[in-house]
Amino acid sequence: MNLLKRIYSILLKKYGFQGWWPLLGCKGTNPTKTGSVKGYHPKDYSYPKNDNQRFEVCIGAILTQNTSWPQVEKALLNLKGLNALAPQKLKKLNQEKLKQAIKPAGYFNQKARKIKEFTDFYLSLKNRMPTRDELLKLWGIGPETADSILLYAFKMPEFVVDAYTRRVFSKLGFIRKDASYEEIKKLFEKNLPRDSRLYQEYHALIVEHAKKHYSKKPYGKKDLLLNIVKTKSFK
DNA sequence: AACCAGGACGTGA
DNA sequence: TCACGTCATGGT
Repeated sequence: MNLLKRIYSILLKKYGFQGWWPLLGCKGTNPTKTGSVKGYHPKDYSYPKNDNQRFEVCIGAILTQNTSWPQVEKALLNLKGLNALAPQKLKKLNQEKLKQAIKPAGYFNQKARKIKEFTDFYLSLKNRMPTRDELLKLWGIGPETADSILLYAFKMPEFVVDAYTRRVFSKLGFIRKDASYEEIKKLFEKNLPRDSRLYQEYHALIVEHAKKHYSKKPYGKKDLLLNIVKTKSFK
């Protein structure tokens, strides 16, 4: 078994199925995870179940840019309270109210514009799947947000790379600290079966693991995984 | 009381 | 390309 898959197995055994992406209306929980534990649905890959949930994932992906999930949850709840957490409804919401609603998630001026432009794009799709290039052309949608949307909203096998991924796997010796997004993405996709469920879990597990050991410096201080991977018997 | 959070864009080398 | 400043609220 290849190394990236073995690391996945170790993380899975340690933290269990994560059940990403969290959804407001989902009753599930994940008690082992850090931060908010609501809205997760471990081992249930049927989410998002409908168009509104799919849209909610997209908006959450934009809101969580450089922001912790509990803050995003507040913003999403505000939108829900305004009955605006649906593409047609959000389109009708005026920009100032949108800004107020998403304030807890920070960068509200930028994010309001991003959400606005994304919503117009989303509506233009009319049940069609977006392509990665289309998403990347939108203002405010970079590689990570695009891949999050494709993987978690549309269940397409696009591996999501975030700051934690780079931090953990450069520490583990798989990549350089300054490796590009696409470079890291390809490393995972080349060494793993093209399976959206696997990609979903793996990314979530990396985040969970990194929150515990790679949030404050020095990174990887008490990371047991680091010890395992660095031993000679590994690989 | 700094530092960080599930980034992306605009700018100048 | 690429490094760096900017965007903003709220946890710890």
